[in-house]
Amino acid sequence: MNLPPLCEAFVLHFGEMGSRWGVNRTVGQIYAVLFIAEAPLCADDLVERLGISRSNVSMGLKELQSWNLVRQRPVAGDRRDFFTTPDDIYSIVRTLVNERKKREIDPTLSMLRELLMQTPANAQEQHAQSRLKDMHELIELLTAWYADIEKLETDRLIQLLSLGSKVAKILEVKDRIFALPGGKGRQTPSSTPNRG
Amino acid sequence: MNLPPLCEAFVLHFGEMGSRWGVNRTVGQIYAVLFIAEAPLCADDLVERLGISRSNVSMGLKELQSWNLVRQRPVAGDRRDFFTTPDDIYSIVRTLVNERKKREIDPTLSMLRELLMQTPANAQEQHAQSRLKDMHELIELLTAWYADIEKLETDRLIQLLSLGSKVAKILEVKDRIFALPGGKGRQTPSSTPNRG
DNA sequence: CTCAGTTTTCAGATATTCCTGAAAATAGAG
DNA sequence: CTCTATTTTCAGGAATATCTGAAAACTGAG
Repeated sequence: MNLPPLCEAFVLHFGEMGSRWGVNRTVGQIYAVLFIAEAPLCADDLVERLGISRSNVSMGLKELQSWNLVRQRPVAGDRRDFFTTPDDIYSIVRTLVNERKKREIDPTLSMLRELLMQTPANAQEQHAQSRLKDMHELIELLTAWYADIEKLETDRLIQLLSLGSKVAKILEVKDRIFALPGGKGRQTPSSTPNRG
Repeated sequence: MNLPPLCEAFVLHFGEMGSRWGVNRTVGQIYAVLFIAEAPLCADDLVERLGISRSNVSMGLKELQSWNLVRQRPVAGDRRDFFTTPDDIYSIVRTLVNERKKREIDPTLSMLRELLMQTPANAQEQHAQSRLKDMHELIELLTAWYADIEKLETDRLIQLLSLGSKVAKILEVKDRIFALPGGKGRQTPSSTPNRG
């Protein structure tokens, strides 16, 4: 591996992590090299830095592109293809989550829905269905939450994440305000006027 | 595989998913069978239902136990070991996230911190560090958020997740209330009295 | 202690995934 | 069109991961 020590350490670790997250080691390493690169790299740059075969790089890049994790950028006066990762790390995470959702969560949800539609043939299947129902509800809750959160501007997102569970305390404040004696009952937050 | 069709479909899908999340297929299947089982199962039950070797079951259970994902439950009048998954699916997810954090996120954070302490030897390393800094900050933000959220009671958690980005609107309400003209300036939510 | 039932270990067999070099395909310049 | 630079494909070899049966280790009853 032809990289400065600091870079090599990162690339090796990232490759290892990749392999625990369902991506093969080399693909993780390719991504890592692109992530920390100062400028767009071409396939041969990756061959040189990682010491792997040209065809391996080609396959790795193809996989990363299918995940929308790397972008192909033209470089003036050079026929070769150059690749980069987005500068904005938040957009990287959004992409990653969206892709995994599309490939793993969505098919799982439809599998669960399908099995929940079936009429259970016996007590065993009936009990299984009740477990699947719990799982289905939880995944729906999480994905609905994410779909909602994902729309926020990065700044608002950071603000929200920084608050963490303190939001729960704000909920209490809200409850006290909108649940005044003699009031019209509990209002949903979306019914409050919105300065957008 | 010796399971009713509905169960088998779930177990197969879950095993497949497991293999995309860094767990081997069989371990995923063992977990799936336990998850939908009506009662605690012993190793031989798993051998029969999955049609795999006794030793494979033993290794799979050992791995699941090391993740705290299955519990060993004694059954009266039976010397064999019986296994279950927790009934509460929320506690399952908490365990899963905590374990992955411990095994993957924490080591990554310390790797990043270590590399950020080093003095960059050249422009390339310097640029790499600035990228690693972004990554480190993002992971810290996310883990701090999770650490905070994780403490909530399940009910509150569900309430919070259900709100999704509507929370952002509550923030605006809060801002309007606490930023009244002539007020004492912005207060943090944690400084409000807490009923609880 | 001995013994039968049960679980764990682990070397080797099997299966899967990954990587490579060679050849084919593609694309732009002239 | 031809020629060259570049990328992609893919069969087969290399490396990993997974699975099994046999043997060892453990455990509680008697």
